[in-house]
Amino acid sequence: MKTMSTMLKANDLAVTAQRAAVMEFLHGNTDHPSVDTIYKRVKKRFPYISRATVYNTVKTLTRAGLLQEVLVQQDKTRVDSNVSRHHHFKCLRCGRIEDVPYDILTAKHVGEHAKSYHVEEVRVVMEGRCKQCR
Amino acid sequence: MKTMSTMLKANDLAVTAQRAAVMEFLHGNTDHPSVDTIYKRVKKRFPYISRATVYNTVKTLTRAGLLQEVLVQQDKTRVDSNVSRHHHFKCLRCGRIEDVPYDILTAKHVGEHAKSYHVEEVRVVMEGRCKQCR
DNA sequence: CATATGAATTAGAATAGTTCTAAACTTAGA
DNA sequence: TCTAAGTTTAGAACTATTCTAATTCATATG
Ligand SMILES: [Mn+2]
Ligand SMILES: [Mn+2]
Ligand SMILES: [Zn+2]
Ligand SMILES: [Zn+2]
Repeated sequence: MKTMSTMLKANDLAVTAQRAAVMEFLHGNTDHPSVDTIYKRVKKRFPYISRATVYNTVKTLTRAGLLQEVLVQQDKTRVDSNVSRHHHFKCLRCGRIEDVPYDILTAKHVGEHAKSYHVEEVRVVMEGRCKQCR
Repeated sequence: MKTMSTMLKANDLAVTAQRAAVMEFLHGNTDHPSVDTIYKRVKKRFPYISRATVYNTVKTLTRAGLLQEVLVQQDKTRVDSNVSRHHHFKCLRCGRIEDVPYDILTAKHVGEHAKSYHVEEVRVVMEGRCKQCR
């Protein structure tokens, strides 16, 4: 609970139990969970939490740079607690989304290939089979 | 109307006026329109078309490889009548989505960098400012 | 050309994900 | 401790999409 409140304070956000619980669940989680997954999970320890609070919290923390949203094909939003720049690998068989290091392909790198574009960000989604699904 | 019915027949799909109208609107269109945009546009010349038909048509034509869907951050689906492999550039200012040639970054190319992944497809979304927005 | 059969279309209902609302409650600061 | 601003809540509202079941249409066959 210490780190969470420190991070919230550092971003001028009120420290609330709900925010801390959401952050705690997400901390170190590499699953890219949906809002509903977060909601159901946090609800176990926090029975009165509202879905709206989870949505609000995700939005607030995202604006503060403490979370990001994964670029995925139209379905529900997937939340990413890894806010370092990185890419994603989506398994075409099991649907799992894995992190891929950014240096595999940086915006600079891409910008060199794509000289006619003014590239500030590059988001790469690789698709294939994950190790378990080969 | 000739080309459209030929393409439908080649894919064992019944030739209907609605399908042809959707295909005609999309043909040569580089805007990546939403289903609702297609619906409203086609409705002008075809007042009784149903939204469900547009959804059905987009799904059917996508399965047949005559259309694809653009990878975008959670909002409505964007339809792409350019089914060659290519990437996209999204303007962070005006939101426009432009096509980017595939050879700038192929799956093979990316696979060489990312040796530990079994990459079959790669989808790249570059972000920055388009020419009009610089 | 007439007919039959399966496929496609339609309007509207249903569903899913997300945002909004307004009242009640909490936090943080004076 | 008091206050003002910010947060939480349940549920309504909204938006995109899918489903339903009745109707219409396209195509194959005679
Ligand atoms: Mn990630
Ligand atoms: Mn495109
Ligand atoms: Zn897998
Ligand atoms: Zn622009």
